[in-house]
Order: sequence, then C-alpha cells, then structure tokens
Amino acid sequence: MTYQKGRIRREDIISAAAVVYGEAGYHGSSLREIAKRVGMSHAGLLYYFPTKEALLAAVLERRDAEDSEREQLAAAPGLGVLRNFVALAEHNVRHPGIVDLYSRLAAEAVAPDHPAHEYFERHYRQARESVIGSFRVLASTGELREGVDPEFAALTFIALMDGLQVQWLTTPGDVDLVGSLRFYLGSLLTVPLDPEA
Amino acid sequence: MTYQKGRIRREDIISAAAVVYGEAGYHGSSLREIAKRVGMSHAGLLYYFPTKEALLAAVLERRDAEDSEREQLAAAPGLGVLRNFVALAEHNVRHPGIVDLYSRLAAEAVAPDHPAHEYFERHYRQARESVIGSFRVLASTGELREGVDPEFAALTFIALMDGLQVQWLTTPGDVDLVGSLRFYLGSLLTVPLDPEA
DNA sequence: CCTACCGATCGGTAGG
DNA sequence: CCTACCGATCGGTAGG
Repeated sequence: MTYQKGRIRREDIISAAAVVYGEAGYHGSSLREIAKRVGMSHAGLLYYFPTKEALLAAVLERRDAEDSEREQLAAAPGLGVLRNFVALAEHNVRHPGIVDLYSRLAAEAVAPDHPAHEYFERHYRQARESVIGSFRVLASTGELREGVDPEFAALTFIALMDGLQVQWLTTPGDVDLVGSLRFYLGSLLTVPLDPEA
Repeated sequence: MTYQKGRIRREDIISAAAVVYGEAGYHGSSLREIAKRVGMSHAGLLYYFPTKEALLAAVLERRDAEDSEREQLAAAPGLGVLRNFVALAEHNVRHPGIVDLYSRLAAEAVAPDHPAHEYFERHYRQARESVIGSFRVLASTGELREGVDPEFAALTFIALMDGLQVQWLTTPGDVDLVGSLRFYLGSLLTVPLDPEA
C-alpha cells in the first residue's frame, strides 16, 4: 500500500518521457516539458529520477521488460522467431509512439558518448544473434533458399526493420511495414512464413 | 576575384557544419561550436548565414550538388542504377562523415516540424522512384527473379541502405555495408550485378 | 513534492 | 567580421 502512489507516479513519468523522447529525441527533450505533461514541476520530477540520464535508463528498462513479456521470445530458433519479429512489426504499426521512440533514440545513440549507446550496441547484437541462429536452423532443414548466408540474412533483416521504420515515419502513406518484411522473408525462404490455412 | 575569399569562407563553414551535424545532429549542434572550428565567433558566422536554418539549408544543398555530380545518375534505369547505389555505399564506407551526417539528420527529420523534414521526404520519394523504375526494367528483361514485386523490392532496398548505415555506425566491426547490399541484390536478381571478368 | 534560484548555453541583434 | 549584449531555456540544487 504505502509506496503505491509513488510507483504509479513513476510509471506516469516514464510514459510521458517515452512520448517526448519519441517526438524530440533525448537531447531535444527537457525535463520541464516531461514534467508539465504529468502535471508537476521539473524539480518535482527530479525527486523521482535524480538526473535526466536516470530517467532515460528507466525508459529503456521498461521497454526491455515489455519486449520480453510480449515475446516470450524463448521461442526456439527457427520460423517462430521470424514470426515473432513480424508480429512485433504488426504491433508497432498500431503503436507508432513506440516506433518514434525507438527510431529517434537509435539514431541519436550512434554517437559513442550518448547515454543510450551501449544499450543499442547490446540490442543490435542480441537481435542479430537471435536471427542468425534461426536462419542457421532453417538452412539445416532446407527451408532457407540455396546459397543464402545466414549471417548476411540476419544482418540485413534487422537493418531492414530499422530502415523501414524511419522511412515509414517520414512518409507513412508510402510504406507498408509488415508487407515489406514478409516480402523480404519470402525472398529468402523456401517455405511460407505462416502455416497454410 | 573580389568575392573569392567570402566564397571560400562560406565553404569552410558549410564543411564544418556538416561535420558537427554528423556528430551531434542539427538540434544538438550550436553555431558557437561550428564557428569555433573555422576560427571565428558565432556572430561572425551569422554574417555569412543569417540563421541556423539557413546554414542547414546550405549544407543540404551542397550535398545534393555533390550527389548529382558523382552519380551522373542519368544512368538509364536498370542494372546501372543499382550499381550506382552500391558504388555510393563503397564511397560512404571510405567517408564515414557523410554517413554520420545523413543518418543523424534523417532520423531527426522524422519530426514533421524539423527544418529538414521536406528535404528527406523528397529524397526518399526520388530514391524510391529511381529504384522502382530500374526493377521494372529488370523484370521486363527477366533479370528479376520470378514473383519479385518491383515496388517492394525498391522500398526494401532503400530501407536496407539506411538501416545498414545506422547499424554500421553503432557497431562498425559487425557490419559489412557493401557486402550486405550485394547479398541482398543477389537474392533478387537472376543475373550477377557486375559484368563477369 | 514546490518555489526560487544557480551557472551554463543557446540563437540572434546592435553597433561598429 | 568582432565585442557585447539580450531574452529564453536548460539540468540541477537548496531549503523547506
């Protein structure tokens, strides 16, 4: 009971921060703007998160937690992992704010001294490893087209997701996020991604 | 003769701005930092470019001019256009600063009110149209694999280039920019990209 | 949690 | 081109 209100307040702040980061990036966001959206002063916000960076860390932490939860990504390497990524894209299309946040931060964090730089290094490595493993399994069962290198396939698959998101945000009407992903997988696999109806 | 020095000075400022934008993005850059790198005061810089936005416009203008020059991209739709893109990637690998600039600005400019937003809208549309046309030609000559949709192929090709660049900047050792592009084209085409030796 | 404040930095202007 | 300045905004702290 006792810390309940504080915990809710913290969650509200994290949510507001995620939205503002998506709109303006991390460096482009101010504690005052985030605080205003949850109805407090920026000094009040600093009572919950001692620094600007601490708030960013909390946002990234919650994103990871949400991802793990949705994925149950324990999914064994193979088609299931790829289906999970497509499902993630479907989820993202319905929640553009997540795409905003992710794309803005990823691009900003290219700078080695950005506080989210290590987070994204880790993120890319993990994503690639997971996808490489899946393509390797598919190769061994003949579900990957002849001559397709699992490592290139994985690297380009991840890059494609990221590039599509930026392009989708810039010219939304011109980009079919999920369709493009399926198209690409179709060009690599010898079997349909989804079980036939 | 007369305006020679001023023109050179302007070029110096634009070059410095491009570097700083690549490091810190547009919003993250200050006129004072750019001015310092060319050895003048920020007020002096504003003598050459009346506002921060005017300097950004000049940077983008010069980029376009350089692109057109290198491309002679009048290259007729078809394999030549795709080869040009691969050549661009080869050029970029040797000039990471260009990739920094482009990736940072593109991501920032996702925001509709960003001063470079329209520039990137135009940029994406043009790139897509050029590549779509080329894939259509290749389809008509049987050089595109059966069942590959030219529009999806073009959209994903552009997205892949952008996504690869961000990932390359974040984890340079793990990403083969040019190889990934060739891999991708290889999975779409029925003919080699380059004429056999 | 708030008010009030700090030092730093920003883009831009005045006036030469 | 420079010095000097302006108003605005920033993250963070003091003190309650």
